[in-house]
Amino acid sequence: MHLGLSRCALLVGERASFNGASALFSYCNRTSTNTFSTCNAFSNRKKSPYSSVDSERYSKLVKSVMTHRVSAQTPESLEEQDTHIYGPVIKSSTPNQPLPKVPKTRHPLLNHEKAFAISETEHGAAPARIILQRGQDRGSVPSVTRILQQTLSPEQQFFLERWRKRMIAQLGEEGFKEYSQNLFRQGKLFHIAVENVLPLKTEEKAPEVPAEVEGYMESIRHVMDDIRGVRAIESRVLHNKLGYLGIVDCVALYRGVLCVIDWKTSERSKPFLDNTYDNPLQVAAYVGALNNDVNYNYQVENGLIVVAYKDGSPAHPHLLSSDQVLQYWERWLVRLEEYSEKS
DNA sequence: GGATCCTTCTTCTTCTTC
Repeated sequence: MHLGLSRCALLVGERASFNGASALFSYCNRTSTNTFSTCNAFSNRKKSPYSSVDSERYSKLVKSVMTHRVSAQTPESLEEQDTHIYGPVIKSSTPNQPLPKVPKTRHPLLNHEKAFAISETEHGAAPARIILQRGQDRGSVPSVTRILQQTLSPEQQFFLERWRKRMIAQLGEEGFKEYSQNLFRQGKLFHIAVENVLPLKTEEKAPEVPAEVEGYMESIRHVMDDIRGVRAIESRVLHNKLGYLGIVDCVALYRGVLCVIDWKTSERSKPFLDNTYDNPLQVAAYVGALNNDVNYNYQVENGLIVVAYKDGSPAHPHLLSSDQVLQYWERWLVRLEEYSEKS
């Protein structure tokens, strides 16, 4: 206790003197072009009131406070107390950096039997729209979203659950249900609106969009200006070796780069790729599936995630380089393996 | 007609003050 008080007093003293010095310094800088002459104030400043203190008389007190060991606390005794209060320290199995998981089997992302389609060759050709046949392979071929959903990390599950509980506390069970359904509805309407606009030539008049998604469409306008040569819209992709399927939102040239494009709506701003959670894995999964689907006679090595905002503020387009897609492909393969091990 | 599928979203710090 004594030690605590004296340390506190010392700290206050230090801070006070520091503030005094810095205040004086800034005063010097503000008031004079000749800093040195004004700062001579240091040398002829007023006598400190402490100079009148009988330092001899108090020196013993100061000495005793500074040297006497009041507390019996040692690192060992503190650790003992902590163990008693909080339980023993459990050392993490991955203390420094968590090792990135590596797929057991590395499947190629690209297909050497296919060519890259870089140019806008199929000009005028209608974009592919391979419809998902509901009946076929039911149950045996899992989808990309299903696999990602079922292999969320414990950390992801924790944060999602925490968010859900907080929202229910705010909105109530019914209110939360309504809120979620509304998010889904907006996402769906937005996708439909984009699909209607995409295949149009520039001179064609865009169809009416529901008022609810006008903001989102305004948000992606600057991105749409950079999109050409649409090859596929809402089209099924099936990886014929790995056995999973999905539906790509769009395949088109973005600034001349052929991409698998995923449109997203979001309430929160997502200016960085990291903000999009598993979305890059989803895109990489689609890229791999498309490259290994006989219905598409070309292959793709880039991805694009476009995050649109309801208030019409500019969408964030996240272009994935071929290296990035390859990295996320590896992570997707890990998730795919986790899924097959589970089921 | 009913059920099912794919997808649509949700997380990463949290709260007070001007």
